[in-house]
Amino acid sequence: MNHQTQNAFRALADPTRRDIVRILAGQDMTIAQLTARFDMTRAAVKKHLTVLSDGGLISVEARGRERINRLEPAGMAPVLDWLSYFDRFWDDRLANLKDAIERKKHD
Amino acid sequence: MNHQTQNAFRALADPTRRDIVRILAGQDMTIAQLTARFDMTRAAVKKHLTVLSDGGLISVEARGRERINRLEPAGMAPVLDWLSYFDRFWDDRLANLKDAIERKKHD
DNA sequence: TTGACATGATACTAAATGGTATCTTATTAA
DNA sequence: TTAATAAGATACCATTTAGTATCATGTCAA
Repeated sequence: MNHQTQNAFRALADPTRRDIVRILAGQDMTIAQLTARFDMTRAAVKKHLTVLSDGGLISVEARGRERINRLEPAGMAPVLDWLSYFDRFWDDRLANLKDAIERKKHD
Repeated sequence: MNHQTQNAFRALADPTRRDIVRILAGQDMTIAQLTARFDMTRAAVKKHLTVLSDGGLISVEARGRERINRLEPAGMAPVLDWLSYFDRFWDDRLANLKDAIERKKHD
């Protein structure tokens, strides 16, 4: 249904792209700089960057002949929103688990 | 690197699987019950359940000829862990954004 | 202005993915 | 016991995906 959510989750589904996100969290980088960190061609890295951009997770700033890739915190929002839908569920379950353990102790 | 993280992210990358997770958050279900909620065959749903199971997001309990599919909160941990790595980054950026907005106000 | 450099774009390939149809197995109920 | 039901297993198909190689374009610097 929600494109942004789908694109963001899809962007995070690949290990190389998650690595890119981690690297960009430390420092903005050009494609060439990122490519130096991986064992694949620049074209492949560029494709991953396109998927990350589609997911709203990065933005690109043209600077002369370079393109600076920057992490875009706002892009993570749909993912966090989707996950937060379950916060109470996880909490409830974990609470139930804790209760069960407590009850067992006092048997 | 980490298989569990990869399998969990991959499991969440498909919209049908995310829907299944939401449905199972409300109620445990058999494959047949889940299939009734989607416009696809039981075999397709079963495949999605296998992926979710690989991701540790659900568990299956055999009960007679039925298989009860149940959400497994612990399976979400690798995802939340990975995301929490960035908590400070998001916070910093958002804080910076807020500061920038504040500064603009007072120009 | 010309060569080197950073990137864009396209065509291609192998493998993974999401789906179907169909057959088999196990369990329940009449 | 036999028919119906729930699920497992497998083979097959179309599309997407992740990668490559290669060529084109724009920009910087000597």
